[in-house]
Amino acid sequence: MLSKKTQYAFHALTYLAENQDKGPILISEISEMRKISLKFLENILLELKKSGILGSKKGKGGGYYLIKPPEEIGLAKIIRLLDGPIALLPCVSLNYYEKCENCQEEICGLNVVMSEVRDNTLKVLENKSLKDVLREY
Amino acid sequence: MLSKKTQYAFHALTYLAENQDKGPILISEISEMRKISLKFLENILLELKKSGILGSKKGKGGGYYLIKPPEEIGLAKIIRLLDGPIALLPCVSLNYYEKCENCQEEICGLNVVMSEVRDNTLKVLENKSLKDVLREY
DNA sequence: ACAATAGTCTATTAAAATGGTAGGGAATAT
DNA sequence: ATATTCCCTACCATTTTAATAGACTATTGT
Repeated sequence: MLSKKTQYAFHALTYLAENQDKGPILISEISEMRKISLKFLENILLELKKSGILGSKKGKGGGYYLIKPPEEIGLAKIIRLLDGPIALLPCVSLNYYEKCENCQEEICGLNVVMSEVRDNTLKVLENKSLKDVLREY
Repeated sequence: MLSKKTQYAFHALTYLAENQDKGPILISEISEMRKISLKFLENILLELKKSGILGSKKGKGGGYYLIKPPEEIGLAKIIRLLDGPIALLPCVSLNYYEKCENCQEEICGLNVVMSEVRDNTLKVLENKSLKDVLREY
Protein backbone atom coordinates (compact mmCIF):
# COMPACT_ATOMS: atom_id res chain seq x y z
CA MET A 1 0.00 0.00 0.00
CA LEU A 2 1.09 3.53 -0.69
CA SER A 3 1.91 5.59 2.38
CA LYS A 4 -0.21 8.57 3.39
CA LYS A 5 2.70 10.71 2.32
CA THR A 6 2.48 9.48 -1.24
CA GLN A 7 -1.29 9.65 -1.25
CA TYR A 8 -1.15 13.24 -0.04
CA ALA A 9 1.45 14.01 -2.67
CA PHE A 10 -0.94 12.85 -5.37
CA HIS A 11 -3.76 14.92 -3.94
CA ALA A 12 -1.57 17.98 -3.78
CA LEU A 13 -0.15 17.48 -7.25
CA THR A 14 -3.54 17.05 -8.85
CA TYR A 15 -4.75 20.16 -7.09
CA LEU A 16 -1.80 22.06 -8.47
CA ALA A 17 -2.45 20.68 -11.93
CA GLU A 18 -6.11 21.60 -11.81
CA ASN A 19 -5.25 25.17 -10.82
CA GLN A 20 -2.20 25.68 -12.96
CA ASP A 21 -3.61 28.84 -14.51
CA LYS A 22 -3.87 30.60 -11.15
CA GLY A 23 -0.12 30.93 -10.67
CA PRO A 24 1.61 29.86 -7.44
CA ILE A 25 -0.73 28.16 -4.95
CA LEU A 26 -0.39 28.50 -1.19
CA ILE A 27 0.43 25.43 0.88
CA SER A 28 -2.41 26.48 3.14
CA GLU A 29 -4.87 26.49 0.27
CA ILE A 30 -3.92 22.96 -0.77
CA SER A 31 -4.02 21.90 2.84
CA GLU A 32 -7.56 23.19 3.28
CA MET A 33 -8.97 22.09 -0.04
CA ARG A 34 -7.55 18.60 0.09
CA LYS A 35 -7.77 18.17 3.89
CA ILE A 36 -4.13 17.51 4.53
CA SER A 37 -2.28 18.50 7.69
CA LEU A 38 -0.54 21.78 6.90
CA LYS A 39 2.83 21.03 8.42
CA PHE A 40 2.97 17.52 7.00
CA LEU A 41 2.14 18.89 3.59
CA GLU A 42 4.94 21.43 3.91
CA ASN A 43 7.46 18.61 4.14
CA ILE A 44 5.99 16.76 1.24
CA LEU A 45 5.93 19.74 -1.08
CA LEU A 46 9.46 20.63 -0.13
CA GLU A 47 10.58 17.13 -1.01
CA LEU A 48 8.81 17.34 -4.34
CA LYS A 49 10.48 20.63 -5.00
CA LYS A 50 13.94 19.27 -4.21
CA SER A 51 13.29 16.50 -6.68
CA GLY A 52 12.56 18.97 -9.43
CA ILE A 53 8.86 18.29 -9.76
CA LEU A 54 7.68 21.54 -8.23
CA GLY A 55 8.83 25.11 -8.23
CA SER A 56 8.15 27.65 -5.51
CA LYS A 57 8.06 31.32 -4.85
CA LYS A 58 8.38 33.01 -1.46
CA GLY A 59 6.69 36.11 -0.13
CA LYS A 60 3.39 37.64 -1.09
CA GLY A 61 1.89 36.10 -4.20
CA GLY A 62 4.12 33.08 -3.64
CA GLY A 63 3.34 29.40 -3.40
CA TYR A 64 4.01 26.20 -5.27
CA TYR A 65 3.53 25.39 -8.92
CA LEU A 66 4.22 22.59 -11.38
CA ILE A 67 7.41 23.01 -13.36
CA LYS A 68 6.38 20.65 -16.13
CA PRO A 69 3.00 20.03 -17.73
CA PRO A 70 1.01 17.27 -15.98
CA GLU A 71 1.38 14.86 -18.86
CA GLU A 72 5.14 14.82 -18.35
CA ILE A 73 4.99 13.88 -14.67
CA GLY A 74 4.96 10.09 -14.44
CA LEU A 75 3.21 8.32 -11.60
CA ALA A 76 6.02 5.83 -11.04
CA LYS A 77 8.47 8.64 -10.39
CA ILE A 78 6.33 10.15 -7.67
CA ILE A 79 5.83 6.83 -5.93
CA ARG A 80 9.52 5.95 -6.03
CA LEU A 81 10.41 9.35 -4.71
CA LEU A 82 8.26 9.20 -1.61
CA ASP A 83 7.73 5.52 -0.98
CA GLY A 84 10.77 3.89 -2.50
CA PRO A 85 10.62 0.64 -4.44
CA ILE A 86 7.59 -0.37 -6.44
CA ALA A 87 8.69 -4.00 -6.78
CA LEU A 88 7.57 -6.55 -4.22
CA LEU A 89 11.05 -7.90 -3.55
CA PRO A 90 14.37 -6.08 -3.25
CA CYS A 91 16.06 -8.56 -5.60
CA VAL A 92 13.61 -7.59 -8.31
CA SER A 93 13.63 -3.84 -7.93
CA LEU A 94 14.97 -1.82 -10.84
CA ASN A 95 15.69 1.32 -8.87
CA TYR A 96 16.39 -0.02 -5.40
CA TYR A 97 17.95 -3.40 -6.12
CA GLU A 98 19.36 -5.41 -3.25
CA LYS A 99 20.64 -8.95 -3.29
CA CYS A 100 18.60 -11.55 -1.44
CA GLU A 101 20.48 -13.10 1.45
CA ASN A 102 19.08 -16.58 1.55
CA CYS A 103 18.27 -17.31 -2.04
CA GLN A 104 20.20 -17.75 -5.23
CA GLU A 105 18.45 -15.64 -7.78
CA GLU A 106 19.35 -17.87 -10.69
CA ILE A 107 17.28 -20.76 -9.42
CA CYS A 108 14.69 -18.79 -7.47
CA GLY A 109 11.22 -19.11 -8.93
CA LEU A 110 9.93 -16.25 -6.86
CA ASN A 111 12.33 -13.96 -8.63
CA VAL A 112 10.76 -14.82 -11.98
CA VAL A 113 7.18 -14.33 -10.84
CA MET A 114 7.88 -11.12 -8.97
CA SER A 115 9.69 -9.69 -11.97
CA GLU A 116 6.56 -10.34 -13.94
CA VAL A 117 4.44 -8.57 -11.33
CA ARG A 118 6.81 -5.64 -11.38
CA ASP A 119 6.65 -5.38 -15.16
CA ASN A 120 2.87 -5.50 -15.15
CA THR A 121 2.72 -2.79 -12.51
CA LEU A 122 5.19 -0.57 -14.30
CA LYS A 123 3.39 -1.03 -17.57
CA VAL A 124 0.64 1.05 -15.99
CA LEU A 125 2.53 3.40 -13.70
CA GLU A 126 5.24 4.38 -16.16
CA ASN A 127 2.79 5.12 -18.93
CA LYS A 128 0.37 7.14 -16.88
CA SER A 129 0.98 10.71 -15.87
CA LEU A 130 -0.53 13.23 -13.51
CA LYS A 131 -2.82 14.18 -16.34
CA ASP A 132 -4.42 10.75 -16.34
CA VAL A 133 -5.32 11.18 -12.73
CA LEU A 134 -6.97 14.58 -12.67
CA ARG A 135 -10.53 15.01 -11.48
CA GLU A 136 -13.02 15.15 -14.25
CA TYR A 137 -15.90 17.51 -13.73
CA MET B 1 7.47 -4.50 -0.75
CA LEU B 2 6.62 -7.80 0.84
CA SER B 3 7.51 -8.08 4.52
CA LYS B 4 10.18 -10.50 5.72
CA LYS B 5 7.35 -12.51 7.18
CA THR B 6 5.83 -13.12 3.78
CA GLN B 7 9.20 -13.71 2.19
CA TYR B 8 10.02 -16.30 4.83
CA ALA B 9 6.63 -17.89 4.32
CA PHE B 10 7.43 -18.39 0.66
CA HIS B 11 10.80 -19.88 1.46
CA ALA B 12 9.28 -22.24 3.99
CA LEU B 13 6.43 -23.25 1.72
CA THR B 14 8.67 -24.01 -1.21
CA TYR B 15 10.88 -26.07 1.06
CA LEU B 16 7.86 -28.05 2.19
CA ALA B 17 6.76 -28.50 -1.39
CA GLU B 18 10.17 -29.69 -2.49
CA ASN B 19 10.25 -32.25 0.30
CA GLN B 20 6.66 -33.34 0.26
CA ASP B 21 7.58 -37.00 -0.10
CA LYS B 22 9.52 -37.01 3.19
CA GLY B 23 6.43 -36.65 5.38
CA PRO B 24 6.19 -34.01 8.12
CA ILE B 25 9.17 -31.63 8.20
CA LEU B 26 10.55 -30.13 11.40
CA ILE B 27 10.39 -26.39 11.89
CA SER B 28 14.04 -26.57 12.88
CA GLU B 29 14.96 -28.21 9.59
CA ILE B 30 13.25 -25.50 7.56
CA SER B 31 14.82 -22.88 9.80
CA GLU B 32 18.31 -24.24 9.17
CA MET B 33 17.96 -25.00 5.50
CA ARG B 34 16.37 -21.69 4.59
CA LYS B 35 18.18 -19.59 7.19
CA ILE B 36 15.16 -18.26 9.01
CA SER B 37 15.04 -17.43 12.72
CA LEU B 38 13.49 -20.46 14.40
CA LYS B 39 11.07 -18.68 16.69
CA PHE B 40 9.93 -16.27 14.04
CA LEU B 41 9.34 -19.15 11.69
CA GLU B 42 7.24 -20.91 14.34
CA ASN B 43 4.82 -18.01 14.32
CA ILE B 44 4.63 -17.94 10.57
CA LEU B 45 3.99 -21.65 10.16
CA LEU B 46 1.36 -21.58 12.87
CA GLU B 47 -0.41 -18.78 11.05
CA LEU B 48 -0.28 -20.73 7.81
CA LYS B 49 -1.69 -23.73 9.59
CA LYS B 50 -4.58 -21.78 11.07
CA SER B 51 -5.42 -20.56 7.60
CA GLY B 52 -5.68 -24.08 6.31
CA ILE B 53 -2.61 -24.06 4.12
CA LEU B 54 -0.50 -26.34 6.29
CA GLY B 55 -1.14 -29.35 8.46
CA SER B 56 0.97 -30.39 11.43
CA LYS B 57 1.75 -33.31 13.62
CA LYS B 58 3.14 -33.19 17.15
CA GLY B 59 5.60 -35.46 18.89
CA LYS B 60 8.31 -37.64 17.41
CA GLY B 61 8.08 -37.91 13.65
CA GLY B 62 5.99 -34.76 13.66
CA GLY B 63 6.37 -31.51 11.78
CA TYR B 64 4.58 -29.48 9.12
CA TYR B 65 3.31 -30.55 5.73
CA LEU B 66 1.30 -29.14 2.86
CA ILE B 67 -2.37 -30.04 2.94
CA LYS B 68 -2.95 -29.38 -0.73
CA PRO B 69 -0.72 -29.97 -3.75
CA PRO B 70 1.50 -26.97 -4.56
CA GLU B 71 -0.40 -26.14 -7.72
CA GLU B 72 -3.52 -25.42 -5.68
CA ILE B 73 -1.86 -22.91 -3.37
CA GLY B 74 -2.18 -19.47 -4.95
CA LEU B 75 0.43 -16.79 -4.36
CA ALA B 76 -2.10 -14.03 -3.84
CA LYS B 77 -3.66 -15.91 -0.96
CA ILE B 78 -0.37 -16.23 0.88
CA ILE B 79 0.46 -12.56 0.47
CA ARG B 80 -2.96 -11.41 1.62
CA LEU B 81 -2.77 -13.68 4.60
CA LEU B 82 0.50 -12.37 5.95
CA ASP B 83 0.84 -8.91 4.49
CA GLY B 84 -2.73 -7.80 3.95
CA PRO B 85 -3.86 -5.87 0.90
CA ILE B 86 -2.16 -6.26 -2.45
CA ALA B 87 -3.71 -3.09 -3.88
CA LEU B 88 -1.86 0.21 -3.58
CA LEU B 89 -4.82 2.12 -2.14
CA PRO B 90 -7.43 1.05 0.42
CA CYS B 91 -10.25 2.32 -1.78
CA VAL B 92 -9.17 -0.06 -4.51
CA SER B 93 -8.59 -3.20 -2.49
CA LEU B 94 -10.86 -6.15 -3.21
CA ASN B 95 -10.25 -7.92 0.08
CA TYR B 96 -9.49 -5.06 2.43
CA TYR B 97 -11.57 -2.24 1.03
CA GLU B 98 -11.78 1.02 2.93
CA LYS B 99 -13.32 4.26 1.85
CA CYS B 100 -10.98 7.16 1.16
CA GLU B 101 -11.55 10.06 3.50
CA ASN B 102 -10.71 13.01 1.37
CA CYS B 103 -11.67 11.92 -2.08
CA GLN B 104 -14.83 11.06 -3.90
CA GLU B 105 -14.17 7.82 -5.66
CA GLU B 106 -16.54 8.54 -8.52
CA ILE B 107 -14.46 11.42 -9.79
CA CYS B 108 -11.07 10.28 -8.56
CA GLY B 109 -8.69 9.51 -11.38
CA LEU B 110 -6.27 7.79 -9.04
CA ASN B 111 -8.93 5.23 -8.27
CA VAL B 112 -9.11 4.27 -11.92
CA VAL B 113 -5.38 3.94 -12.42
CA MET B 114 -4.79 2.08 -9.19
CA SER B 115 -7.57 -0.36 -10.04
CA GLU B 116 -5.74 -1.07 -13.24
CA VAL B 117 -2.50 -1.66 -11.37
CA ARG B 118 -4.28 -4.00 -9.00
CA ASP B 119 -5.79 -5.98 -11.87
CA ASN B 120 -2.44 -6.31 -13.58
CA THR B 121 -0.84 -7.50 -10.39
CA LEU B 122 -3.56 -9.99 -9.63
CA LYS B 123 -3.47 -11.30 -13.17
CA VAL B 124 -0.09 -12.73 -12.23
CA LEU B 125 -0.46 -13.52 -8.54
CA GLU B 126 -3.86 -15.21 -8.77
CA ASN B 127 -2.83 -17.42 -11.64
CA LYS B 128 0.48 -18.55 -10.21
CA SER B 129 0.81 -21.14 -7.52
CA LEU B 130 3.49 -22.43 -5.22
CA LYS B 131 4.38 -24.86 -7.97
CA ASP B 132 5.39 -22.01 -10.26
CA VAL B 133 7.85 -20.82 -7.70
CA LEU B 134 9.75 -23.99 -6.81
CA ARG B 135 13.48 -24.20 -7.27
CA GLU B 136 14.53 -25.87 -10.47
CA TYR B 137 17.61 -27.98 -10.24
C1' DA C 1 13.70 50.58 5.69
C1' DC C 2 10.32 47.63 7.44
C1' DA C 3 6.48 44.89 8.09
C1' DA C 4 3.86 41.21 6.26
C1' DT C 5 3.90 37.19 3.66
C1' DA C 6 5.18 32.62 2.55
C1' DG C 7 8.36 28.99 1.81
C1' DT C 8 12.73 26.47 4.28
C1' DC C 9 14.84 23.80 7.56
C1' DT C 10 15.89 21.01 11.73
C1' DA C 11 14.33 18.65 15.47
C1' DT C 12 11.04 16.29 18.14
C1' DT C 13 7.27 13.22 19.20
C1' DA C 14 3.59 9.61 19.50
C1' DA C 15 1.87 5.65 17.68
C1' DA C 16 2.09 1.71 14.91
C1' DA C 17 4.39 -1.86 12.39
C1' DT C 18 8.17 -4.95 11.97
C1' DG C 19 11.24 -8.48 13.18
C1' DG C 20 12.55 -11.21 16.59
C1' DT C 21 12.72 -13.58 21.41
C1' DA C 22 11.22 -16.24 25.80
C1' DG C 23 9.24 -19.73 28.01
C1' DG C 24 5.83 -22.66 29.47
C1' DG C 25 1.82 -25.76 27.81
C1' DA C 26 -0.36 -29.56 25.17
C1' DA C 27 -0.32 -33.46 22.23
C1' DT C 28 1.93 -37.57 20.52
C1' DA C 29 5.10 -41.57 19.86
C1' DT C 30 7.93 -44.99 21.95
C1' DA D 1 6.95 -41.93 31.76
C1' DT D 2 9.56 -39.30 28.96
C1' DA D 3 11.38 -37.30 25.02
C1' DT D 4 9.80 -34.94 21.16
C1' DT D 5 7.57 -31.44 18.67
C1' DC D 6 4.18 -28.16 17.77
C1' DC D 7 1.09 -24.48 20.30
C1' DC D 8 0.30 -20.30 22.51
C1' DT D 9 0.81 -15.92 24.92
C1' DA D 10 3.41 -12.38 25.99
C1' DC D 11 7.10 -9.45 25.48
C1' DC D 12 10.88 -6.51 23.52
C1' DA D 13 13.81 -3.52 20.45
C1' DT D 14 14.05 -1.04 16.43
C1' DT D 15 12.34 1.28 12.59
C1' DT D 16 8.88 3.62 10.08
C1' DT D 17 5.06 6.56 9.73
C1' DA D 18 2.42 10.60 10.46
C1' DA D 19 2.35 14.66 12.45
C1' DT D 20 3.96 18.91 15.05
C1' DA D 21 6.90 22.93 16.70
C1' DG D 22 9.44 26.69 16.05
C1' DA D 23 12.93 29.40 14.35
C1' DC D 24 14.95 31.11 9.87
C1' DT D 25 15.23 33.08 5.16
C1' DA D 26 13.62 35.20 1.04
C1' DT D 27 10.33 38.25 -1.32
C1' DT D 28 6.97 41.77 -1.86
C1' DG D 29 4.47 46.11 -1.10
C1' DT D 30 4.43 50.50 1.15
